[in-house]
Amino acid sequence: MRNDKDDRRSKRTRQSLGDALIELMLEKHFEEITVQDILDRANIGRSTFYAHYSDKESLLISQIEQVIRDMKAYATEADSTHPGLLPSLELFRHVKEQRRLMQAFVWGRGAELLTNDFQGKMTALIEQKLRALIPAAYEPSVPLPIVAKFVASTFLLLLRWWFDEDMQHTPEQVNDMFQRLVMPTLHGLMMSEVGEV
Amino acid sequence: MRNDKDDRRSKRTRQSLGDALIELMLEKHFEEITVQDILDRANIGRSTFYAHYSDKESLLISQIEQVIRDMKAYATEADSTHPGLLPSLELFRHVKEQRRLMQAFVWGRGAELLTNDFQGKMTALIEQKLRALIPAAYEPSVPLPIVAKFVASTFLLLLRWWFDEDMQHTPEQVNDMFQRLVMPTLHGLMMSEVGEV
Amino acid sequence: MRNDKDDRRSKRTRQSLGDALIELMLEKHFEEITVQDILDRANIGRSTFYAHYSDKESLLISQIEQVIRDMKAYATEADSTHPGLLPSLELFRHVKEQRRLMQAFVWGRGAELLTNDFQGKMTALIEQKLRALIPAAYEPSVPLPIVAKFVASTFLLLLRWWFDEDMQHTPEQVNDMFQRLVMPTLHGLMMSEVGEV
Amino acid sequence: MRNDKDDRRSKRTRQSLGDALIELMLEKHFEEITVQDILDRANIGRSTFYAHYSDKESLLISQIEQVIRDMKAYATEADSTHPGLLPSLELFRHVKEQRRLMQAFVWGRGAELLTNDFQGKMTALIEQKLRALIPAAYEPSVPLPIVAKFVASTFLLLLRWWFDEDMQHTPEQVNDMFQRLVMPTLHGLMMSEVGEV
DNA sequence: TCCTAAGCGAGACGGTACGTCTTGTCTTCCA
DNA sequence: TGGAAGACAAGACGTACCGTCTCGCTTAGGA
Repeated sequence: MRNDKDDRRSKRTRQSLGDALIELMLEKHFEEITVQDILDRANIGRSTFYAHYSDKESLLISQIEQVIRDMKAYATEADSTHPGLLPSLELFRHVKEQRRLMQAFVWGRGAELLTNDFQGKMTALIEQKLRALIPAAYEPSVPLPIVAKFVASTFLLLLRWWFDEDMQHTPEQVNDMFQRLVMPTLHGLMMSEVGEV
Repeated sequence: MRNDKDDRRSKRTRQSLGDALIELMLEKHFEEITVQDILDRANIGRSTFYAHYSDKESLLISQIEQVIRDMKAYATEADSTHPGLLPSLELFRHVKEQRRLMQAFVWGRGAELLTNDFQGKMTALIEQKLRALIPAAYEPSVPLPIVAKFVASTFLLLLRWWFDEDMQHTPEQVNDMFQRLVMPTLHGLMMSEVGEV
Repeated sequence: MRNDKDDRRSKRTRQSLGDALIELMLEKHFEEITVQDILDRANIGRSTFYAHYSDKESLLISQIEQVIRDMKAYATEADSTHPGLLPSLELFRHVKEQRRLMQAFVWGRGAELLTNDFQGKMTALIEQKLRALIPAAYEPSVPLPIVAKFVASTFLLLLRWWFDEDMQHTPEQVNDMFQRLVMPTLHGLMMSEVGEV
Repeated sequence: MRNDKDDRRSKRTRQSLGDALIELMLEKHFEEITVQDILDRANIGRSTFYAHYSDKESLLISQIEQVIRDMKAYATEADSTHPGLLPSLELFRHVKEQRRLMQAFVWGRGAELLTNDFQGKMTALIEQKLRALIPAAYEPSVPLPIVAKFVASTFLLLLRWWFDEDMQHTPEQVNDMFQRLVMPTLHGLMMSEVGEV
C-alpha cells in the first residue's frame, strides 16, 4: 500500500541522490562520474537508485529540471513586478546567488543538457512573451521562433562566459551587456518600442 | 624504415576511419557508436586504430578539424573577393553543398564539439576581423571577445535551425536572417559603419 | 501479549509457506525459486516470511523434516508389528501414497538435502538396529557406520530410480530389488541370520 | 585469424581459471565462491572469463570432466592388465595420489555434481562391463542399470567416507570394504562366478 | 466499548553478485 | 615491418535477489 511514509522516504532518497550528483559535478565532469560514485556519496543502494532513475543521465535531467523550475518561479515572480520580455537582471542575480549549484551545470554533459533543455524552455517562454508584445497582424522579417532562440542563446552565452570569468562581474554589468547585444536587434525587427527586455 | 608508401597507407587508413565515422554518424548518435562499429565499417584492425587516434573522440575531432579547415579555406577565398566581417552567405552556400557531411555534426556529441571547437575557432576569426575594423583607441561597451562569441553563436544557431527544418530555405534567406539578427547590434556597438558583415 | 490466536495465525502462515514451496518445487528446481515467488504464491508479506524462517533453505529443511517425521512415525508403527532392520516395504508403500509430496524432493537441491538430511537420519536409525541385532563382542569386517550408510544409500538409490521411472513398479517389486541388493551383503557380513531387513 | 598462439593463450587462461577454482574450493564451498573471487585469484578479466565459460557452474563442470577423463584413462590402462568389473583398487590408489584435487569435489555443489555427472558416467561403464560378463540370455532378477547404479553409488559412498575420515585408511583397506559390500550381492544376482570386481 | 499489543501485508531500502558491454593494451602472424 | 586479428585486463553498467527495515492495518483478548 502506497502511503505518506513511502513518499517521504522516496523524497529523501531522491534528495540525497541529487545532492550527491551536484557535489560530484563540482569535482569532475559528469561523464566520468560513475553510478557507484553517486551511490557511495549518497549512501544509497544500487537497486534503490534504479528504482528511482533509469540511469545517471535521468538523474541529471531531473536536477536540471529542478533548476529550471526554480528559475521559472523566480522569473515569474520578478515579472509580476516589472513586466517585460525577460526579467534578465533578476535572473542574473538569482544565478549569482545559486552560484555553487549553477557551477555544476556549465561543464561537459551538464552544459549540453542545459543548452538543450534549458534553452528550449527559455525559448518557449520568450516566444510567448514576444507574441504578446507585437501586433497580431505584424509579420516580422525573421520568424519568431528564431528570434526567441536568438535571445535565449545570447542569454546562455553570457551566462557561460560569466562563469568562465569566475563571476568577477556584477549581475548588473552582465545584464547591461545582454541588453546591448539583444536590444538593437529586437528594435530593428519589431519596428516598435518593446521597452525593457 | 618510414617511407612514402607507408605514408600513403597511413593516409588511406585515416581516410577509411574518417569515412566510416561519418557514415555511422548519419545513422546514429556519436555516443552510441562503438570503436568496434568503426573498425568493422572501415575494415581496420583494433590496434591500427589506436596507432592513429587515441580514442574515437579524437577521430571525431580530426574530422571536425577537417571540416573547419575546408570552411576556413573557402571563407578566405571568398573573403579576398568581397572583404567583410564574415563571408556568411558563401559559408551558408558551402554548407548546403556539403549537406551530407554536415548532417553528421548537428546531432548529439557532434553538435557539442561543433559548438566548442568550431565556435571557438570561428570566434577567434571574427574577433580578429573586428579588431581590424574598429579604431584601435575605441573601447566598445561590450568586450570584443563576447561580441565575437555572439556572432559565432548566432551563426551556428541559424545553421542548426536550418538543418532542423530540412534545409528548405535557400542560403540567401538564411543569410538574410543572420544579417538582420546581427547587424543592428554591431552597428549599435561600433557607432560606425562596418558595412556588409 | 502472546496468545492462542497468534499461535493459530502463525501456524496458518507457516502452512501457507510450506504449501507454496512444495507447489513451486513441482514446477521448477529449488534453486530457481525466489523468495518472492513463494511470497506471491502464499500471499505472505516479505517481513512475515523472515519472521518465521531465516531463508528459503530453512523453509525447505523444515518441510523435509516434516516428511522425515512422518516417515519415522510410520516406520515406527510398522516396526512394532513386524520388527526388523528396516520396514522397507511399508516405507515404499508410504512413499507411493505421498507421491506428489515426495516428487518435490527428488530434484536438484531438494534431492541433495534429502541425501544429506534424510540419509543421515536413516543411517542413524539403521545403525542402531544393526547394533541390536549382532552380538556385542562381534567385530564385523566392515565398520557398522559404513554398513548403515550402505543400506540407506541403496534405499534412496532405489527410491530415486523409482521416481525416474514414473513409479510404474509396485512397492513390492521395488522392495524385492532392495532386498536382493542388500541382503546378500548383510548375510555375508554378519555371518548370521538377521532375518527380514 | 584464429591461430596457434591464440589457442595457447586460451589454454593458459582456462588453466588459470581452473586452478583458481580448485584452490578456492579447498577454502570454501562452491556456492559461496563468486566469479570475482575466481577472477582475482586467476588474474583474469571478467569478460575473458565469460568468453570461455557461460558461468562458474560450467567452469566447475569442465574441471569435473577433466577429473573424470583422468580417472577413465587411468582405469582403462589398469583394466588392460587386470581385466574385471572395475579396477577399484587402482582407482582408490589414484584418488589417494590426487588427494588435494579430489578434496575439492567432496563438498557442497561439487559433491552433488560429482554424484550426478561422475556417478552417471561410472554407471555407464559398469553396466557395459556387466553386460559383457553375463550370458546374453540370462535375465537377472534386478535390472542391470540398477545394479550398475548400486555399484557406483557404493563406490562413491566409500570415497566420501574415506575423505571424511581424513584418508587415514590405505587404498587396500577401502577397496577391501568395497569388495565386501558389493561382491556378495553380485554373486547372488549373477548366480555365476564374475571374479574379482 | 475502547484499548492495546501482536501478527501481518506491503514494499522501500542497502547491499552483493551477476552477466553484458566497451575500452585501450598487448601479442602474434601475415603480406 | 606495419597492419589485421583478436585475446585480454579492467571496470561500469543495469538487473535480480537477498535480508532488513519501517510503516499502517487488522484482530481479538483485557480494561
